[in-house]
Amino acid sequence: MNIQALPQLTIGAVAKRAGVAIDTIRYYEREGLLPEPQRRPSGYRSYGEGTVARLRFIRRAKNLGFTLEEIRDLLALSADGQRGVKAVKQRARRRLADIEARIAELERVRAGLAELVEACPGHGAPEDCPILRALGGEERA
Amino acid sequence: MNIQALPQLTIGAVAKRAGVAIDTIRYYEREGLLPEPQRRPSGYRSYGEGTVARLRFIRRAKNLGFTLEEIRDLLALSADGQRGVKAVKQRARRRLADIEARIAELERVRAGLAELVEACPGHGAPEDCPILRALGGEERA
DNA sequence: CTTGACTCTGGACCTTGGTCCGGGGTCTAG
DNA sequence: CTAGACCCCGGACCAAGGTCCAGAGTCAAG
Repeated sequence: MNIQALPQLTIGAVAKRAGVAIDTIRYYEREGLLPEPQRRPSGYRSYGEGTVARLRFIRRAKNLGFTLEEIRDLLALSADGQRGVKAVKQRARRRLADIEARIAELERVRAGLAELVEACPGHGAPEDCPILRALGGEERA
Repeated sequence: MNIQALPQLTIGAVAKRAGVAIDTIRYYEREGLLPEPQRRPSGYRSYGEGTVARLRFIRRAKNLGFTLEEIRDLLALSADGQRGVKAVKQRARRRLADIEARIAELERVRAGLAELVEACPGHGAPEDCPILRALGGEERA
């Protein structure tokens, strides 16, 4: 019930805090990853701290290989709340499954690579290094 | 020492087996992710089974969020063998570290999301669902 | 030897995820 | 009230990763 006490940020301040470019913020807004912000009478966008957190989340998710569309889906979980808490839970579960599959896949790659590193003598002839024969290209089948 | 017994595949056959488009194969060749293949007298590209495996590897790596450049690095491990087995091992180790960091990050996301799913009642008012308040956008500071 | 499917090269075109103007208002410190 | 910094919008531009021709040659079956 606080009337309007919280500190509002300009787009530039948000950009600096979140470590992204101003243009990127406007782009995310167009693409629906950020809600349309409030405006000051001048037309300037006005943000709360939450936006900074959201942008950081987007940045992390992007680094993990999620597309903006997937990220939009993740974020949409919160917007969906209006109708159907159970639907939200449902979608969150599916997202969870996606992430777990991704982890499993990476684990496989990790295990394979680790094994190779382990088995490689680190010196000597290339033929003795299993790394070189794995991931193999042509000339062997 | 087999003269030339192994079955050679056309680009179309490789594409079908690997689940990618023909154009993509040629594109990867240009970009150095695939070695230049042998040619038949007609000029047709001629591949061995190894190429199919390599393409599948690329596809998986791509799904995991690696860029083509990173994948080229991964694949280059095997090409580097000529000079410096130790360098190869070194690079493989660094790649391994990358992958482990990525897994760790995904684990964090997974844990967070799992906790939320767990804590969500699955029914009732949106305010009771922690999923909706996490990842929060505006209007809460 | 013809037909239909396949391949060749080179270049144009597309989507994603931004980035960079330019011309014009706004805001704040001096 | 003026300078310098910041913001607005719209649209051009960019890199990555492909995708899609067109025009021409090749191959396998009938």
